[in-house]
Amino acid sequence: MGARTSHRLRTTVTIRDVARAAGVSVATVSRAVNSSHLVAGETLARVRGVATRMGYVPHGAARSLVMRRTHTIGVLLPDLYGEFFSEVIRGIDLTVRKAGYHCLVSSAQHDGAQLEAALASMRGRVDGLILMSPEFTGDLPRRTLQGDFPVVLLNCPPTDLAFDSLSVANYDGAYAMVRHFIGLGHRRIAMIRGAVGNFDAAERLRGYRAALRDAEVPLAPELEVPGDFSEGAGDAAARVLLHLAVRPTAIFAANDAMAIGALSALREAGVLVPEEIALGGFDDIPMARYVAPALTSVHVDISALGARTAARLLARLDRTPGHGPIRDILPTTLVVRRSCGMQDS
Amino acid sequence: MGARTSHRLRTTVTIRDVARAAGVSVATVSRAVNSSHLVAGETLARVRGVATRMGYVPHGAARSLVMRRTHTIGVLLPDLYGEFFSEVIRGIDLTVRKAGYHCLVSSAQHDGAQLEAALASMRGRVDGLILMSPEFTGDLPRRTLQGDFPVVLLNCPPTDLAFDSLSVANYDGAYAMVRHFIGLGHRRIAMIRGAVGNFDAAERLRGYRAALRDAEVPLAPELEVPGDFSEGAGDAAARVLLHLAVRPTAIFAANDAMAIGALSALREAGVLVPEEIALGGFDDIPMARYVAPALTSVHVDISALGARTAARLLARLDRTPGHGPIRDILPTTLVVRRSCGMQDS
DNA sequence: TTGTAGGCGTTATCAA
DNA sequence: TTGATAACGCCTACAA
Repeated sequence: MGARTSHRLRTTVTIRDVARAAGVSVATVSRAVNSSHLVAGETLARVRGVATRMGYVPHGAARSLVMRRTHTIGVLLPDLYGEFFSEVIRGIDLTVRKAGYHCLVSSAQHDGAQLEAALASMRGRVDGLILMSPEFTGDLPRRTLQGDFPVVLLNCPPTDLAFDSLSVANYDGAYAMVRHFIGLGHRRIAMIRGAVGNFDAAERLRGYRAALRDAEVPLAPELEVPGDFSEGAGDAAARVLLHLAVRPTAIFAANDAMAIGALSALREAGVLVPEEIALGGFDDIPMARYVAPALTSVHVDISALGARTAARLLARLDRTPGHGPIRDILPTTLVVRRSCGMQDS
Repeated sequence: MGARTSHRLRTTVTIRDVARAAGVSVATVSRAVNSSHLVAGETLARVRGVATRMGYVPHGAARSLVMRRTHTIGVLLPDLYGEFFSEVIRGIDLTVRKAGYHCLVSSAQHDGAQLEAALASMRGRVDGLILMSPEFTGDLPRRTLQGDFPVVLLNCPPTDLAFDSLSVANYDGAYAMVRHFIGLGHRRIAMIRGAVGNFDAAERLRGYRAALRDAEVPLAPELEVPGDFSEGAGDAAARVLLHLAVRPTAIFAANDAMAIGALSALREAGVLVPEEIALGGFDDIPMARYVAPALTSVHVDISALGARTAARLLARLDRTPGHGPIRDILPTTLVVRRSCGMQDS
């Protein structure tokens, strides 16, 4: 008679406690809690009353185990966060939450071992996975990803084509920016590069070079200075460019943070933007419109990127195996402001 | 033999599959995978070999169920993200990851119903909870939080003193900033307020008023203009202040984003900062040092705040019930830059 | 050192 | 409409 459990300190109330208290079987409680239509009206009311009075909440792990559904998606991030990730997660969370899902996030260095460990730790805890890893180039450990486990790649180098993937139109965005500079008459256009080994950075550089080449502007190695996406790197890069024998007339930074760092260096050096040097960034972070002069940038709807990625994963979860991998590229738009020398109005 | 399972499509390999393949019992596999010292060296090697070859990974839900430990902590955020949350989560994730934990994040409107639903959905999925809710004023639903479920409040209004809590020294930081202005000779100091109903905002306002009162500077209602922590609000608030019959000589914005918005408005109006109006913000976001003039601000180590919160929760998870609730306030530091009129060098 | 078996809290398939 | 009961995949006494 309940003695089996009553002698121990139960800190949580289980379905059996409710069943006992309501004088029904656990099956009935389960039905009452989940699908109202399977139980008689009067019983339903009583059981539900008892359940809430006792503060009963179904145990997630137990439920996952038997239903083979966790209603959770895993989100694997690189080690370094930033405004970008914050926005992506927001888009993901908003989308999956509407479908009744949660996000299990985890960051890790994405070398093979750490990545595999992270994947392993998610087995039985998530129904699918979003992997965001702009620096990862190897192949995903297929063994750990058992069977046809749903995975969507976000902003990853396209090395593994077996999975759905989404990314930003880095190449197109960079191309449009440089093309815009060229249209304004610039020929000596510098680029502050993103982190080495980073997929976004590589694509933006490729777009920069292609635009120059297509306009028959020769590439100049000294105009491609290294950076790492931080304000400080932009600041340093701009100083390097200012010491060149022949200065550039325009600078394209691989992201807005570096553009703002560069802006600060130029201002300190007394160089007028955009009169002496035009400036453009990438990402169009909220701050871009509030610096002086307002920063021309390539707009990326980061939150939408997250939302679309999540939607793609949810689709994989619901549908039968379905189509082969889908590669999706989120378009960008050039936002022209004062820093590039155009009047915006 | 095994016909019971072999006829169905198994997409994942379980401990029984490994046991069968290795010719041992499931118990031995379990021991081999978890605690090496309980199994003979030769068996250990064989079983582990088979396990990795088959790509066996223990099922999280099953393990959680029997071990009564999920090794996951829940993080409940307000609906709106931002740089602040990104950093906090980073600090949390870094800390718990070292202890072998994951983060189950979820955002929600923190009215009673949604909050309760979010809490409920975490039952059996997390070992403890970090609740970040600067707008939440009600009491936590004690019923849903069964027993002595470990919860740490982060930046919440101190309405519920039954839980551990951490927050930023909003009052002290604001006080220091205003005190600094006063020390520079300012008497007419405006404040751009944070979002209504927000705990941080209220505390910063309180610090502002206290500093003025302590210096016997009379409060002027028209100098307290509303805001909501966004750049746009700062911009708008500054315009309001510029239209005052007697302009302030200093403006304290409740966060950096609004300060930068205000800066943009002042610049557009041709008002010199800091010569005509001094400016100060709060948070010391990375961007603060890169605007012109560089922004004086109250530095908050957000990532550390997250880390400390996580550490507190981990401590609760390991220790016996232990002490009563601990309230911890993370100190801030005033970072003086050009925007307030001091030479920084 | 290894195997057997019970149970973690649910849901789902049967009968009744 | 309701109640037994068998899984779900794993860990862990207890026995061998």
